[in-house]
Amino acid sequence: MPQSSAPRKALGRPPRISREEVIGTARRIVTEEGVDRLTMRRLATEIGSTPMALYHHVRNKEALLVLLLDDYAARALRRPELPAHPRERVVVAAAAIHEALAACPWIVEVLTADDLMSTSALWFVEQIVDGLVGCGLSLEQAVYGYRAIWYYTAGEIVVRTTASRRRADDDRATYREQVFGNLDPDELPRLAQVADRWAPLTAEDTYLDGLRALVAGLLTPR
Amino acid sequence: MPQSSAPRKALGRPPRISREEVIGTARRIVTEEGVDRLTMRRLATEIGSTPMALYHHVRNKEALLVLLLDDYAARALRRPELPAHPRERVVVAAAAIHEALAACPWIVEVLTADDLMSTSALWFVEQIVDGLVGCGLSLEQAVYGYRAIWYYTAGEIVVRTTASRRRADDDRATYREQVFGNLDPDELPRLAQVADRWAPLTAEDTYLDGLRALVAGLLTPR
DNA sequence: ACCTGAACACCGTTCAAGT
DNA sequence: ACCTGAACACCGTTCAAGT
Repeated sequence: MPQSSAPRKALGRPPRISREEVIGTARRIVTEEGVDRLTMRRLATEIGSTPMALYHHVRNKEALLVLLLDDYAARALRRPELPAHPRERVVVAAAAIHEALAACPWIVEVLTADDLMSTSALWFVEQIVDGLVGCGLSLEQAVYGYRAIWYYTAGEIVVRTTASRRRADDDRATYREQVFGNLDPDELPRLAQVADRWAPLTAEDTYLDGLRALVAGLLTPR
Repeated sequence: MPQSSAPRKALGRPPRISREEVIGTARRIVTEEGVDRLTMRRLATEIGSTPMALYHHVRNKEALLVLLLDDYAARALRRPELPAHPRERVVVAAAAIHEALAACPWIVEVLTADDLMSTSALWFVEQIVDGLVGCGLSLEQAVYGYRAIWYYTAGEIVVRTTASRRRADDDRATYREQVFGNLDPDELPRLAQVADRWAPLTAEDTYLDGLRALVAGLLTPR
């Protein structure tokens, strides 16, 4: 593995490109043009090199995407001030993760390629787990609770991102309208009842309400 | 659009392949070998035709994947017996959707390419919304509640599927172990405390517990 | 040690032509 | 109306060789 950053004796040819340059250029492409415009070939020409030179600095494309996620987490995850009440601490920590991810639509592909986050995110996980323990959960229950919060958060990001991508595609939007316009009120009465309000209702950002409900539910003994 | 299935006058050349054959063959490839082995070219040769013939029956590859999701939903979503209590009805309907999706790992790519589900799933959505209304929520709150349940469910599927894919990749597994082995107990005391139990704890299936917590939270006025 | 060139084995999709 | 062949404009990755 040549991808260590530890200083070593200057043997052989001096490097022309660095891993940092690879990641930095990849970050620019991805933020400016979207993740599916990032290809190894495109990245290489952008750097002024050849595709194969990249493989000396990152293992392959998937590894590059994970590095990009770590890089983003290190930059975007700014630790918020934490409230004193442990339940609020859980909410604030989760909302901070959510906010950072929501600002970054390309993250979805990487979330599904790897799963959750880099070492920079561990501090947030710690706050959530500790907050849940502070509310009276056992350590084990707190880990399960953190998982549920992460599922909810990741799901919200994935669903909302793809929904907003779909909005660009008129075909499917009108198809959905058609389905909701022709609902049989005998078979699906509630949906027929909200049919005309469905689009605006589901477009609303209710992440925080759902998060509070989930946290409250996790803390209520059943 | 030639992709209607309504009977019409026999004009021109009789079709050699049908949309059903395209979808059926695609389904076989996807279930036997995974979604990324499904390519238009592969599908064409499997059918004994050419790539371009497919474009007469489906608009493009993304549309094919959405058709595949609808096809799967129509087959796999069997309506469960619903309990009398509305809260339990919500849980049972959500769990049924979850179970069908969980049995189908390739679904993740399509969930993120389109979002939620086909007309076959509307019955389940109806049960969830109606159950929440039956518990005392307003129709509006019930729609928000359904969204939260869908985020949680979709997130669980996405995270768990990618986690089990990653398990095949030793590199990242050992990387994670290393991170959790070297946690600083002063900075991240809770995580250090569960470090050695992290892998088994997060591997456990706690979907239903989280779902019950979420539903309970949605029904508790705040 | 680091980089290059050429090649391998693919993709999705369009266009113009055939039956 | 339905299908084909050839082409366009790409991919990620490997291998052998160069400096």
